[in-house]
Amino acid sequence: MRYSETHKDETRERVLKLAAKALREKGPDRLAVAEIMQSAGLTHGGFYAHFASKDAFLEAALKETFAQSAQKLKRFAAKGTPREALSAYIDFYVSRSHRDHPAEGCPIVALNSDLPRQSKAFRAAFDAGVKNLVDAIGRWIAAIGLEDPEKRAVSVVSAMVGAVALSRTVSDRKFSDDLISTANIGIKAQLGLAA
Amino acid sequence: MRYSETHKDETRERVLKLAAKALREKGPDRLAVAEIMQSAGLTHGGFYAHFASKDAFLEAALKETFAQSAQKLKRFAAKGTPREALSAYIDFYVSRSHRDHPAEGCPIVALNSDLPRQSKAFRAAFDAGVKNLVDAIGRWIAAIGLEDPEKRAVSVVSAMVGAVALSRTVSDRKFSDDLISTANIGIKAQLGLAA
DNA sequence: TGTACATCAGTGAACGCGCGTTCACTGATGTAC
DNA sequence: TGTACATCAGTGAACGCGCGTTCACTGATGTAC
Repeated sequence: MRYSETHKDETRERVLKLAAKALREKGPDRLAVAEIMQSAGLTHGGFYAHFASKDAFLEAALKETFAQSAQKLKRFAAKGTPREALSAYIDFYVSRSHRDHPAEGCPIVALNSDLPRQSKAFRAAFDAGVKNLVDAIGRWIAAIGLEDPEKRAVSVVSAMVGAVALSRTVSDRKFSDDLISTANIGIKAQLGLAA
Repeated sequence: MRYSETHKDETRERVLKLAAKALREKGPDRLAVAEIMQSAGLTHGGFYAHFASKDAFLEAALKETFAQSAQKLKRFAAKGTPREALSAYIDFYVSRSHRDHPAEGCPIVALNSDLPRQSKAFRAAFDAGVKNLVDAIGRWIAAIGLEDPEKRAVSVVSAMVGAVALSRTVSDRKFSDDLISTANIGIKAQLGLAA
C-alpha cells in the first residue's frame, strides 16, 4: 500500500486532536471544516473520507476533549490521597491558567451555552462528560468521608464551572484574579480542605 | 407625517425586545437579521434604518437583556428586607423555572461561552452586566451584616451561574432537578439563610 | 524481471444555500403656495 | 380649496461571501501474471 496500514487512522486522530482544541476556542458554529483540514496540512475535500458530516465530526471532537479531561482526572487520582487529589484538582481547575487557556481547558466551561443549539448526539456526549466529572469528584469526596458526597459533588462542580466561566467574561484583570482565588478558597473551605 | 412622531422609536424598541429573547435562545451567531425582522412583521431591508450593523444590533439587544435583569433585581430589592430579597432572588435564579426558560433568563447563563467570539462592545456590555449583578448581590450581603460582602457576592454569583448552566446541560431530569435544589440550598446555607 | 491493473488517501473545482449588507423604489401623508 | 412637492419608514430584489457537501480525478504503490 502507498500509505502505511495505520495512516488513515493517524490522520483522523491528528485532525481530531486539532479539532478538540479549535472547538473550545471557536465553538461549534465557527469551527470551519476547511480551516481544520488546512491546519492539519490537508485540503477540505478529504474531510468526508473521515467523517460522515460536520455534526458527526463535532461529536467526535467533543468526545476527544472529554477523553482528555478524563485522563487528566485519572492523573490527579493517581498522585496522592483522595484529599490531596481533590485539593490539587480544584487548584488546577479554578485557576488563572485554566481561565487563560480555554483551548486546553474544560469543555463544560468553554461550550456550555452553545449546547442547546447542537445536535442530540453532541448534547449526549456533553451530558456524559458532565456526569463523569461529577462522579469523579463525588468519589473523592466520599473517600474523604464527608456526608452526601453526590450532593456535595454537584455543588462543587457548579461552583467550579461558574467561577471559571465568570472569570472569563470579566475584563477587569484584578477583579477576575480575585474572583478566581476567592472561589478557589471558598470551594475548598466547603470541603474542609484548608490551605 | 404618515407615521406618528414616535413610530420609528417604537419599532426599534419592538425589534429589540424580540431580539433580546431570541439572542438568549439562539445565541449571537444563529440570530439572523431577516428572521428577527420577520418576527416583528417587517422585512429585512429596513433593518439598517435602525441599526448600523448586526454587531451594533447584538450589542443593543444584549443591553436590553441586562436592562431587564436589572429591573428584576430592583423589583426584588423593593419587596422586603435585604435578607428576604436576597433569599427570594436566589430562589428565583436557582430554580427549575429559570433553567427551563433561557429566553427570559439571565444572559450570563445563556451566553457566557459565546462571549470570547463576540465584538469588543458586546463583551463590554456583558462585563457591565456581570458587575451589576455582583454589586447588587454584594449590597444585600453587606446589608445583612456578613463579612467580606464583595468576596461572598462573587462566590454566590459563580455558584448560581454555574448551577443553572450545568442544570441546562444535563439530560437526566431528576439529576437536573436535584442539582438545582442542592445548589439552591447550599448557596443559601453559605449565607446563613435557612429555609 | 517487467507490465497492466487495482487500491485508496487525498486533491481541488464546483454547487447550493444562508446570511449580512446595499440600494433604488414605494406609498402614505404633511407642507407650500 | 386644490395641486405639486418633500419626507421617510419600510419594501424587496440583488450582491458577495463563507461554508458544508459532492465528485471526478490524481498519483503513489502494491498485486497478479
